[in-house]
Amino acid sequence: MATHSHHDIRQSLLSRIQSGEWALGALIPGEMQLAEEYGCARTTVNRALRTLAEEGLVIRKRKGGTRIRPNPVRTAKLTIPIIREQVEVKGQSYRFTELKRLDTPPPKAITETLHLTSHDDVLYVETLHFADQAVFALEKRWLNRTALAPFGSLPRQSDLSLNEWLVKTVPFSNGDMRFSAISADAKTAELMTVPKRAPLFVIDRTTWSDDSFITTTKLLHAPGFDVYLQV
Amino acid sequence: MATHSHHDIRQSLLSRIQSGEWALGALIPGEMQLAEEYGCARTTVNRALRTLAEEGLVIRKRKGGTRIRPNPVRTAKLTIPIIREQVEVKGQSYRFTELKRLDTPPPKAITETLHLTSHDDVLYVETLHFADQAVFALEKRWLNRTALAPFGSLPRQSDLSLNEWLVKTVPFSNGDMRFSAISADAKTAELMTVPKRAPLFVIDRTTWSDDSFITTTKLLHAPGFDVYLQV
DNA sequence: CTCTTTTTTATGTATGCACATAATAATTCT
DNA sequence: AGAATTATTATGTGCATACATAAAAAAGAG
Repeated sequence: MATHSHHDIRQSLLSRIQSGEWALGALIPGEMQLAEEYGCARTTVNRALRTLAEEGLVIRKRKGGTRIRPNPVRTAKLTIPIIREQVEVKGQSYRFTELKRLDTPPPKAITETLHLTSHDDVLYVETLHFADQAVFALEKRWLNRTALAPFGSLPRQSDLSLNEWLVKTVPFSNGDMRFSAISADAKTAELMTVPKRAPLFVIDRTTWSDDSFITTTKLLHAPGFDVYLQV
Repeated sequence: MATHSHHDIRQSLLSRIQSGEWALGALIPGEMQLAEEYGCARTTVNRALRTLAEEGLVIRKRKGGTRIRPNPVRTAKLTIPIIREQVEVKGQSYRFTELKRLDTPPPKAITETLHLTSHDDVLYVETLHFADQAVFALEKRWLNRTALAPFGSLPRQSDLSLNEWLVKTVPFSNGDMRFSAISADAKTAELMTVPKRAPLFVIDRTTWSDDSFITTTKLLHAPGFDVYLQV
């Protein structure tokens, strides 16, 4: 076999894994042996195997060798979206309305989530996002203004949405995300102009950058919304 | 600077990106220039930049150079779970009941999703998964038995759940996934013993392996269920 | 001045080699 | 035998070099 590209070798190894040539948890031949088999340098096999490891198909250990992952892990790619783009990609027009912007002290749950101290300056913003004439999502956001100070002043109402401003201003942050489903209560249903008890898709997201907590947000999506993932 | 590891160089570049040294969309210095700056081989810088590209922080183009990704993409890792493990990890006991196992011809939507031909052998299975005494999820699954033939016979009712059998038997498959929220209709609510119109978290998943479509499943999760992602 | 062809250039990749490192296996010491 | 030490081994990484490739820029043709 004269397949001299790590890509082809990865593909070949993948096929051999999928064909069941090696059982779950089984040890596969070492890099040197595979290199000889494929007629290429060990570096090339190394790269192919490293890729497969990153993809969650094999587990590699020094001295221990490479084995097929017993509990296959498929990882899905999920991109954190800007709401405006989500709407526009469907061919609908986007607009938003800021309902509230308050300096009220945050509830205890938020204080804990954002690891706030007593002297942190916190802002609550409630925004309604529209797709054409219909409500797309209701956003409830708590911001740690102290942590955001280095990034300049927040956009004023009816400028850029906070959602978009944050993604573009504090771009490389970490965070977590939780999806769930709830039933719209009377007040929320009225705000979003959806039927009472309508099923809402909820995204809770907390964002931090380099140990300072920035924002936590709850997005209540109108019925029909979904999240799609390639696995 | 004598940082001779791709890992450290990646970290340094990451810091420089996060510090705002280069704006969103900006071109960063070439590999050769960075290699000289860090006092290492171009190969090493290449690997650091390649990693950052895989992580979605920069975009690389031949001749075009490397630039900071304009719309930062954070990718979340999501592992496809086995329902039994999801329940047991919460300290609850798991059991399941198979409600139906039918050879009825599939509806058109399923035929299209699974790319079925007229001679494919299709099975419909409906399973109720429990966490302690409460319903955890209702699973509606269509299986392409023709594609599954090479993997041996399906487990009989009240053996391993099909969910678990599939993950362990056809481990390295591709697929997609869709999350949404719906309201339980009368019949579903009764089956799941949840209130009528209760908000259900829905996971639609289709799985294929090497161009042959294997199964498509709809999981209706009882209220309280959520999906958690690290970003 | 537009369209085509050629050159340039930054990244992409393959290779041989050397050494690092972690984990296991073998050996030695008590 | 059991504990501590040393050797072995498979992967991990760095480097110099050479060539591949895509895309942009420059040059040339009409």
